[in-house]
Amino acid sequence: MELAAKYNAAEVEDKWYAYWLKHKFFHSEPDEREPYTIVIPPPNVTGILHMGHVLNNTLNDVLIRNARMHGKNACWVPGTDHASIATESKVVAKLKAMGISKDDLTREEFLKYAWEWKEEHGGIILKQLRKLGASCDWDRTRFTMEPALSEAVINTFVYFYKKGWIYKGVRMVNWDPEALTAVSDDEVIHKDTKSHFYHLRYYISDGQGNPTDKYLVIATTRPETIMADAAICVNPNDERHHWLRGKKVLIPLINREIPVIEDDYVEMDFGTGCLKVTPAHDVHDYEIGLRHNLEVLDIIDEHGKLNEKARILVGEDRFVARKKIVKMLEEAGNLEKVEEYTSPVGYSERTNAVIEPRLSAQWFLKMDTLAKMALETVESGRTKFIPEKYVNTYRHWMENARDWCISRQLWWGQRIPAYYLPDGRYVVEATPEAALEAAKAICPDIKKEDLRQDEDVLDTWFSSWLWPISVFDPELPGHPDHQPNKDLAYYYPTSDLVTGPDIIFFWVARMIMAGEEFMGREPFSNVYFTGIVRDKIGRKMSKTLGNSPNPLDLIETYGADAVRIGMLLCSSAGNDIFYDEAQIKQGAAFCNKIWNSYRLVKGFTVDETVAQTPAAAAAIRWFDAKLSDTVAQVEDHYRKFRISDALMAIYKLFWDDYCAWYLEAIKPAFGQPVDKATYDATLGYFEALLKLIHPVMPFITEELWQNMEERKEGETIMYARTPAAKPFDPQVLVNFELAEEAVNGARGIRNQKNIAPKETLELKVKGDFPTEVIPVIEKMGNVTVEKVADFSEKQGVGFMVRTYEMFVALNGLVNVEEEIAKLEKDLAYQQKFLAGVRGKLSNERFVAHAPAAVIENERKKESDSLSKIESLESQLKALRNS
RNA sequence: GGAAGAUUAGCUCAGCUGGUUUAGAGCACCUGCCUUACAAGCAGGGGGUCGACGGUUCGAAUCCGCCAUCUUCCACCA
Repeated sequence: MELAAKYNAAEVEDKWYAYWLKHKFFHSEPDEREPYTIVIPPPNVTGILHMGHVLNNTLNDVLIRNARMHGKNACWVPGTDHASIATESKVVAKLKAMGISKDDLTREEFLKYAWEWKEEHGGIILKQLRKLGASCDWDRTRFTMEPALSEAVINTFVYFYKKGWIYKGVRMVNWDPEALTAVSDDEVIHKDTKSHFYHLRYYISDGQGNPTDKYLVIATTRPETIMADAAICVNPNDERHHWLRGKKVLIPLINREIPVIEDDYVEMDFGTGCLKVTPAHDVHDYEIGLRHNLEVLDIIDEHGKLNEKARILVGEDRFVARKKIVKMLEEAGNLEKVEEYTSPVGYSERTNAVIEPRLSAQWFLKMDTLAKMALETVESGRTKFIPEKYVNTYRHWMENARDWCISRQLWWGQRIPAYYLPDGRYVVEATPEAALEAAKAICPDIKKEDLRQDEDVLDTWFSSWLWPISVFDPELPGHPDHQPNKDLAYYYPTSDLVTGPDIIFFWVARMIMAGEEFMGREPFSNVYFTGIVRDKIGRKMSKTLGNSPNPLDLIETYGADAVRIGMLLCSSAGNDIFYDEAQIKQGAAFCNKIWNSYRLVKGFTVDETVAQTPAAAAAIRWFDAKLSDTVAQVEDHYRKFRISDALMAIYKLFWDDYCAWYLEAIKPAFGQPVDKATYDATLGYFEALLKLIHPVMPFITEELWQNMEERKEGETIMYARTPAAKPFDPQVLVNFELAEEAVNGARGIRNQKNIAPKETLELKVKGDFPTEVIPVIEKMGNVTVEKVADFSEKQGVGFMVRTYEMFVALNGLVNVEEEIAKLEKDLAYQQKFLAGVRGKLSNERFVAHAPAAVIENERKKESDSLSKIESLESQLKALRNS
């Protein structure tokens, strides 16, 4: 079959992916082999592939393919996450575009739309992963809201409730007025935001509710909340404000009377030292309110608009109200001054809306015991973090974990299985039937229709924390006494988890908690944290910046293998990734290099009667050792999750060692055949290289592996065993390196003197140079090599290969002055170096303290240096006499 | 404000418990080549007082202290 001069990725990738699917090569079933398991970090069901996914899933795929080729039963479970807030807000937006408001729909109607949306857009991202070559076991695809997994979530809720770890409480929560739900502390991003510091006068009341002419000044960034003020608070140690003790002041505009109280919370040197206390709209104020038994007056509704309790500006959005009230305060003479001010403001991670602290009833899961268990898992090393530094972050969070607010005021998600009796009491059961039974125990006459289920759904992480368990056995979570099914027993704990450090608490920590609670052990052995993908100049990839390329376009242009290489090349473990398209081009170039080396090998004609050349024999001996050497390094890199280092080692083995040295050394002259032994070895090495690189470049390797010989239907490189490192003689590597350096020396001279590559040079070597690699030097350098006791020619260029002196005679081509100058420079350097070494050796304390091996090495440096100096001097002498 | 990590060639990074490193790699750069596998290529080449300053040591990119800069995480003063 004729091979094109350039590798065309687009042509082969779809073909082989279809082939892999057809033969279910990605599918895994428990058997007697050692399992290797990865669960995918489930992307949002309605998500679209971005560069972060490309990085993460490339790494996952490399690990899983590598394990497969090591003979393990590799299983990569794919799936998607229902992503409550993200998905619901997308559905709401779509309905809005259709002219439908969520408020006009019943829960059932809304969910119908949501499921339609999910069917339409859900799993696009999984299709996209196929383009990347991901070898997921698609038969095991899971969705966090599929019936079985939802059941698992409900069961765990009931389990923890009955254990007494889930409780309902009124808390100040982070309210997202756009998504209309509470979000957890972790989903709030604090950003420094420019605002204003308004200094407001509160006049002292005369006791009858009338203002006197005395006043105090408070500083606030939120003047629209003054109507909810419950007190003015000063520090008890602040003498400036002692005159206020026992006084009452009037809230501007509405003239409501509130007391002045004292609390240590107030910082004396911040603002004016007077704090307006608004328990309903600030976390700290709420706590002060609790201590001083203050009234809680909630004047902002769920949409962030002022309600009728505010008395003024009713129905206005909080930010509009702020502008308006400032004007009103100014007109009323209460505005003393306005300062520019930058303060941290919380934003919703999902909607970017400014978070409104809001009091509401929420469900919480106690974290103390779970956090303690999960900390131990990592501290004991049963789960390892790579890089290790994340253990610190993890520990800090675990030691300070606050109870987890698990309720969300949404419809898309698992509905909380709490059922309210008409009198407000409630029962928690997995099904309405069980709930009715439980309710009857409290209230015998109760009927099914009297029960009302809680309106809220559970936080998405409350389902994804079960992922490593529930994808295999959804029956188990919530029923830790159940025997794990066959799959769970075999695949759990999973081997490695690859994810971003941004979800270490959301997801990783909580999976560990669930794993310990329900399985009694860690959910994975290693967590490899990738960096964040940034653009060339270090900015995060984002839609708004438009600096994020579409991975599918890149795959189309350069091929999936090139994209995978490009991502891995720049992803040293634990660092952020600076994405640069140049790296993908490098990947494409590598594909092409592999392709062309195959064209060369494939183009050889074999003649069984031809004898093997000595150069080929030497090259084979060397490459055999080199391959083993590199395989051992690659294994080590994989063990340490140094994927980019593993890739680079193979890259250099393929390009520099195999193509640039090995193939050139064994390559017959144009039109000549190659002997059988060399051909077989060459093809064998090529296959070994394909296998080595297959986890990183699955497509081109399958294409070429299939092309190498007639393969049977159903054969694949995917299940070939990766080459194993064999013991080798390190001297073989050293000898070949000597040859390489000799060739480089000769080539250097050629380059310098502008001698055509076709002109054969005479290279003389002094000393006992290893004979076996001499044919390689002759072939690669286009030289004849002669071992001599002394150089007879005067005119020429000498150079050193380690301790061997070499000389190329060049009558008439040498500029004596130049050569002398060059040699003198080398000589000066050597003399300085020698002086340094001798300085060390003559230092008694060095000789006394340093280990023998180090001293021995210094002595070797000394003698090597001496012989180099000697050589340089004799060359100089010869040149000067010429 | 607290914590963790980083700082090595133009860029991205190796360099693990101090001495086989006279500081390396890939890319980029410069010079010469369309040499019948490959110009997405081949051959050759230049480039770093290892962030600053102290200390420990016979010996420091490597260990310690301090400073500077950067990144991330946590907390957050109305």
